[in-house]
Amino acid sequence: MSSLASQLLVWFDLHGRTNLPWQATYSSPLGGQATYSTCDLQQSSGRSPLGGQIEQKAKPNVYHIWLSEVMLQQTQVDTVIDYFNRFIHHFPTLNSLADASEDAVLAQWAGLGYYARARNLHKTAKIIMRDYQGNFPQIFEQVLALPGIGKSTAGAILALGFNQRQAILDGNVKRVLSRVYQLKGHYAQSSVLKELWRLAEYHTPGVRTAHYTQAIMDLGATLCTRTQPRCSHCPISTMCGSYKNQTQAHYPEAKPKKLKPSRSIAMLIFTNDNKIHLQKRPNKGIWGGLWSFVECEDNVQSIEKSILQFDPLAEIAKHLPIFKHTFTHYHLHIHPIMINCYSTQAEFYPPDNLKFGVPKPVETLISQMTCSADN
DNA sequence: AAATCGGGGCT
DNA sequence: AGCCCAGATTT
Repeated sequence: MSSLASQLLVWFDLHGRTNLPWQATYSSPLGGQATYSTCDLQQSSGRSPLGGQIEQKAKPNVYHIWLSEVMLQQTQVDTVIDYFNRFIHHFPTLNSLADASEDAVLAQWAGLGYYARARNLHKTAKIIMRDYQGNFPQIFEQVLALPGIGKSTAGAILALGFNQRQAILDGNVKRVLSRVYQLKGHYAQSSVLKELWRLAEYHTPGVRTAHYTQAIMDLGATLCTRTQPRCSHCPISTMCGSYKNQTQAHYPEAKPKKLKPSRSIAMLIFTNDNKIHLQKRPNKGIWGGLWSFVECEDNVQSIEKSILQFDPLAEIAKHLPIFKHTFTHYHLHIHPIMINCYSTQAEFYPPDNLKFGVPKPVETLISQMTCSADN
């Protein structure tokens, strides 16, 4: 294996993270938990020279690995932990996830963002129950074909879950390799991406692949950070071009910046007797599939038209302060309007549902409006 | 190749 | 205020 890989594995045994909720925990073989067979995993650590009381790593729960990998897409570890624990509490098994309603899944996802991830997660659970009898597929092409799983996530699942020799290329690996090789150009460019994949696959070892995969991510998360990398503690600084030339800050190259446009909308909050009207948003677009207030353009004509269309007797009760919410690609100015509504044909949900029920998605907006109104 | 899709943490 | 994060999908 490459020198980089062997050095990372040595470092991982001393400083790698082993306590994340989706990682298998160390347990005694007497505890009855399943363990790797020798053909599944070449285990080189955690063994005692004396037989019997050896500690072995428990077999990873692939459902947990998969769920965590999806949650961790563009989302930091500290943010994911609480969502992960709540999610597996509600859906302890892949089977229970497949049997749940999409709204129930989205409710557990609310606040995490990128809601297509949750819808694809649910789709994939159903596919695995139907096509693979509930067993997560172990063929790369089959994993890659599942909704919401791209090349890197497929590699991570097979490497971490089954110790297969599959490479990953997440933000950590990109940053580490960009620095080690002082790669020119931003990795939005396909040529740079291609080279990064080549390097990632070259360094991924055929033994202890799970540990290596965790190791290079841990290195990126704890030492080779975006700003102020701790090179004095780095196990591969001797083979790092950026360390040699002290050019760490230049890699990876900064992404060319783009200006974010601004948009404005009104959110119509129809209330009646302490109940709030919500409607399900289309899967396409922002907050896809979540429950939300009625949205329309923020001008008098559109607002009046939307109100009358919903209930001819409705009247505006209060204009709440406009607040700004920024997405990855634009600023959104939201104008919340409280409206007294008398229609009985509307779909109302008691406020309790906002906390405990399906339409959780709105909670984010509510808290923001409350926050904004207090200012 | 570029746009779309979030929310939170860090500087 | 800007950038980034265990990216994938669509256009």
